[in-house]
Amino acid sequence: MIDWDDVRYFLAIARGGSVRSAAGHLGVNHSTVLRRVARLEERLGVQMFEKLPSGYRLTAAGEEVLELAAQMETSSLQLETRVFGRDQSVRGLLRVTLTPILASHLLMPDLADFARLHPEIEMEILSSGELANLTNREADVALRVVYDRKTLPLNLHGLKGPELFGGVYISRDRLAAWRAGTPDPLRWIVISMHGIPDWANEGEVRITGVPFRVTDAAAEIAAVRQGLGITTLPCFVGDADPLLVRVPGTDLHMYGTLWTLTQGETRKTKRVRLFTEFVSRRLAAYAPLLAGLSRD
Amino acid sequence: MIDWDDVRYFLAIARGGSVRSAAGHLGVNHSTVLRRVARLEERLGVQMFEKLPSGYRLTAAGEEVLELAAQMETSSLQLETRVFGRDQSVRGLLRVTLTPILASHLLMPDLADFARLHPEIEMEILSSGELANLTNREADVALRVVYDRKTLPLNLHGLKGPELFGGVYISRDRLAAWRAGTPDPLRWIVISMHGIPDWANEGEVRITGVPFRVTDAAAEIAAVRQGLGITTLPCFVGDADPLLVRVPGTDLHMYGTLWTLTQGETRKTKRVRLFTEFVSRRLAAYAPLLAGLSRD
DNA sequence: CATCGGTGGTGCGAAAACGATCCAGCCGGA
DNA sequence: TCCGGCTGGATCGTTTTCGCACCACCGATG
Repeated sequence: MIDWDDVRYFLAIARGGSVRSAAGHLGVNHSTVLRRVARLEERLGVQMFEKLPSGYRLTAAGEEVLELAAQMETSSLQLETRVFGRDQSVRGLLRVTLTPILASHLLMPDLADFARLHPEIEMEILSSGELANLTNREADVALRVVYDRKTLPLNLHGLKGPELFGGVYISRDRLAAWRAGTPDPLRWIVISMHGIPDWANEGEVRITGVPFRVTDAAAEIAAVRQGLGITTLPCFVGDADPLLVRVPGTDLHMYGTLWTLTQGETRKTKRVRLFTEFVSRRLAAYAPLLAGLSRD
Repeated sequence: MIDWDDVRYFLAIARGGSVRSAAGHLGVNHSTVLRRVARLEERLGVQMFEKLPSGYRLTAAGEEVLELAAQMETSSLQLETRVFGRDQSVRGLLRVTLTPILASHLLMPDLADFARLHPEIEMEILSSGELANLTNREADVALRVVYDRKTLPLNLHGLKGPELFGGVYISRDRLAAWRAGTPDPLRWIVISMHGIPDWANEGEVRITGVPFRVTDAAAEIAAVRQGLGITTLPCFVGDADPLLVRVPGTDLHMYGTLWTLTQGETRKTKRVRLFTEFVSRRLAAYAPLLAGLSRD
């Protein structure tokens, strides 16, 4: 009989493409992965990977195995999810995923309040760039900005929150300098993968330089605060920053709607219900700020 | 993340009803099973068994887990089966299951011939009472006597063999003694769970004693050879035994049909094809013997 | 052409899992 | 009532597994 856990290692390699990346995802040493997949191949009597210098690539046999290994994973995840859904104790782990900008500029105080309110709940905030997969139970609750309601996965339960607006911002000092006629080039600051939104216009100011590209929102904010130029930001970020002002003559535009997403079985959990109720109350209170009405 | 192999241990306990029986099926020490299921319960945070003095009984949570654990097993078995089906080398393991009586009274010489013909095939003969489950890959080929074709599992591939007849037998000495008028009681020898078939009659002799019950076919044959009474036997058993004769005045009756059963993916294997072709040739040659025509 | 980041592979000492064994409790039959 | 067979549980020495530190190799890059 094969060791079922070896199949888990096999899956990690098949997805990661290399033994070392699989080891990273699994949180073990790469030699362990090496040994276990070798053992699995020996027991099955089939070579499932081509061992190339560039990594492990699935063979035809490996492809067939992959399909059923994924089935095993599905069952295993459902098993965990179902057990977790039975857990009605308040104490335990609660994993929340949200975009880095929501965490750092808006909700961290609220997350802290919640943690203080429920000291027995162990919280884990996943605010990395990649969106965690709720179905795979990488997180229990997701706070996401959704542009089109149709893009929401059907298997998730969504609780609609306030709408989120954005505007065009510039550093207060730089706006004054512009009005004074400083010749320094004024640039669009854009996140490489996003570009300039259709709805953005330059308003009172005029672009005089080439775009300034950054890779993440934190750098974007730092750049606009330095007076490098103008950029689009969610209102709750721009309005809250005393160094920034909206560029006169520009409009607000809807970014999307904030949704609190949970997954079937885990939604029944007391921890999850406590959190979603708490966070939706807080979000409702933030509605004017999120809509960009706080400075009207 | 849970250890997937622990789920396999969980399944074994859930089915065996106790840690020790699970350890027996898994081929490990019972303390290992104890530790691994404890670890699984700890990681899931749920008690899946009631620890009774009489054994482990599933809790409600355990019942829910069982369902998905069985799904994992199905995927795992399919995985093994699919990989095994790709294996076209002659050398390797071949597991055959048949009833003890077929093995010991008819086919063992043929199995030995096949093993001599293919020394590179490692053979395993499962002739225990319980019928091995082909779908679970406990065996690769099953030789079974089927009374009603409709009882064949649909997912198995069947190769129809000769028909099998049975008759009523008595020890040669005892028949002579009966004719001489010995007053010793003459009994029906029956296997407890079977009883006396509808079609059996006593023919020339007359029952004078209470039934003699045995639990298996080997004991039944030993009893009738000792002259305890009469019994129904497959013709290939009774006719081949020089100590036994058919009771005059009794008829033959069809027991059922011999089928060679294989399972989807494993059927493609060279080993399995070699064996099924070999054994069906041998069975065809046995057809008169099996039909009880060898003494006509 | 040296370097750096990536790959798989290999020995060795530490850590974890395992098997053997013993124990206590329960239960049914002699 | 005692005994044997069953149950789970705890302990202890041994075996297996794991993580670490290396190595060789490859390709891109400065």
